[in-house]
Amino acid sequence: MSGRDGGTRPLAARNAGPSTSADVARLAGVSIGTVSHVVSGAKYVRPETRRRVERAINELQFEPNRVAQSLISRRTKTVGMVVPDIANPYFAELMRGAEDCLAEQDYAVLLGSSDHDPSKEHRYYTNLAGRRVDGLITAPSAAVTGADLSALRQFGPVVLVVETVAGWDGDAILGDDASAITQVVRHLAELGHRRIGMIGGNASLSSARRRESFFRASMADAGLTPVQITSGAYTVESGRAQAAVLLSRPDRPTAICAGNDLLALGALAEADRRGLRVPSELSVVGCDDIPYAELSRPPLTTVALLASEIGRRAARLVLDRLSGNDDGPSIELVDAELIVRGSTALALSTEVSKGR
Amino acid sequence: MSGRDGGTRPLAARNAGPSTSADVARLAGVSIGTVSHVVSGAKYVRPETRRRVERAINELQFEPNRVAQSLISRRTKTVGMVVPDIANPYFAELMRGAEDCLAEQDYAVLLGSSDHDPSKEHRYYTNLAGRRVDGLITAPSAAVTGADLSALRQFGPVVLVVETVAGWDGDAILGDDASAITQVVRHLAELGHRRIGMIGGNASLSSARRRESFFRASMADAGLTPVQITSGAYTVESGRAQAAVLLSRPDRPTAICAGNDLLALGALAEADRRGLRVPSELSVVGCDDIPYAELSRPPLTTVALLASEIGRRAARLVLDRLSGNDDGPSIELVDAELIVRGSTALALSTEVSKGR
DNA sequence: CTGAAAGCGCTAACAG
DNA sequence: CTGTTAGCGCTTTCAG
Repeated sequence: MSGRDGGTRPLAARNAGPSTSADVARLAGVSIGTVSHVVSGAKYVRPETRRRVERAINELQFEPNRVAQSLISRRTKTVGMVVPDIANPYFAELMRGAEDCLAEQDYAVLLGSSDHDPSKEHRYYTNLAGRRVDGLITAPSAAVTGADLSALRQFGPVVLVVETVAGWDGDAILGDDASAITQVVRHLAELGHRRIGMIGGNASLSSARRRESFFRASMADAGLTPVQITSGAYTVESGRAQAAVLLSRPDRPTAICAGNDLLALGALAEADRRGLRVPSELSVVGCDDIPYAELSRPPLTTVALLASEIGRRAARLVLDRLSGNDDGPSIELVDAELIVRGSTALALSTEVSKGR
Repeated sequence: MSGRDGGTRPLAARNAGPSTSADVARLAGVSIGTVSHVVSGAKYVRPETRRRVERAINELQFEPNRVAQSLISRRTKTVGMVVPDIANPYFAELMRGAEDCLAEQDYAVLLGSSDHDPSKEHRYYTNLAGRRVDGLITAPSAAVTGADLSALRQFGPVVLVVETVAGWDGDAILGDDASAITQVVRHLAELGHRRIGMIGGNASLSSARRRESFFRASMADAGLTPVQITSGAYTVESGRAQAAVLLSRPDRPTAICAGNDLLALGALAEADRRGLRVPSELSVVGCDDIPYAELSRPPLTTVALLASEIGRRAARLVLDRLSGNDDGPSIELVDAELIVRGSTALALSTEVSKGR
């Protein structure tokens, strides 16, 4: 590979990969230190010398080796991100938000998908530590402890996103699950729904646990008793399966509150399969507002917990820590906003529904 | 930031970030060379010495600095990936496929979203070159030339995915657009459609141009004349807009062939807005088979051009080049497979349609 | 203004 | 078996 140089490189350096500042110095007839000066844009370099060096740089296609620079500066200008699955639209959006913010400051992002596999997750963490990323943004799975994560802090700031773990006393940017679920339940209650069920994510995830407990709480506040609460994975398929159990009950719920949009999309599909009309016969509401939520038929009513915003804020926080601001741990909640679309509607009165 | 060490580190090194092999050597009472030996698992180290070193390593939470290792080995075990948008489900899947394959070999991936912005794209390329990624996988936008990309090859293998550019004579893994579009047109023709239109992506993208020209060709083969061919961006919104122009024609098409699934999803939405029933009054078919294609109502008929497979193959190819295999440029096409779902159906006979 | 020299943290020969 | 000694490519004082 490489070494396609057309003879411009000094003989001794032929076929030795990208050119170095020594190559440039030699070609320009200056010292290596001077090359460094012009590259870093120092002021005190005689214009003519600078010109010579610049010409050599172009000729050799010289691109300063950032790994060497990093070794000296002890900063890689890189942040690691590990999430359950980068192909999950929620996390893809989150990474995008972070990337945009990071790229502006010349930071690059190293990604990793953990698949909720503890050993994989751990491997990524230590790998990233070895690579000396300047910071880490992660949506940890339950199998990781606060202590594990804290150990990583010696390498740089770490901020959790979306999920927390027991014992973590550092930074985190989370969705405001309490507000989200409360709004959902209120919306459903206002539409007259009384028989409401919930389908959720795996209880090993903090967000799933939070959403479930806030569901219980706001149902109680509304004087309602959940028909049934099930849980599984945060996937369409699981949503389908969980919806199937709720919809098979004799006292079938008139509304389903899903732990996230993927689950809700699955519920929509299951309702369709059973010939149940949404929203006239069944209301379903999701959580997160992924881009595909508005594309479903009917468009999904959901509550936005903007992933890109979480990513952006996490990135900003890391950058902030990196520039020395260390005003204690910060837990930020990203606002939840109910988005009423077409998958929710007035409930048929309880009597009527019962009679059918 | 860092330095939360509890006094275990040698005095001189306090608050100096992660520990080094020198720290370990000092604590274990051996030389730095020996530390290196035990870390790299060399055989000839006296068991007792090894034990002492290992203890020190644990005590200091020592994690070998890979940037230093990279400086020596001239390999970063990192590959860069730049795609238009990592939040686009197609590219998210593609990256996931590549990541899985790369992670297995201890390679990490550095991502970048170009947004089809040439300057942003270029910035990523030179940035990645500076970081000395071992290889590059990219879906280039039109503004990049084969020469630009070739210049990068001095830094390591580069393989294009999904898109090509003029003048590129290296490796590429592309979807088999010819087969894909041909299958789509045949499918539509077999269903009796005669008035078929196409909505496509931006003509600056090679895939969009290819898909359009294969569309023209296979229509001709079927003895058909396209009603109209429009183009825009590969987005849902553009799909909506383009479908609007096709559906406003007096000789409204009975079927729309979309350049990708996002476009098709937009067409579905537009049809819905106009009260046009799919598939009875309009058939729509996409391309790519993103995960959400089967979630639309009706589920989208499309032709799979598996993104994860493209990513995986691209990764494998990079790895292959990296291990020295250099058997000329390889252009691989990933198979296209028609997936008939619910958005296509028999066309009403031309006469009938005309009469309505 | 420009050159020389000392490392950053680690590996890779070589000596002992 | 283990210690010593050069560097990898670049930045950074510190002299000329």
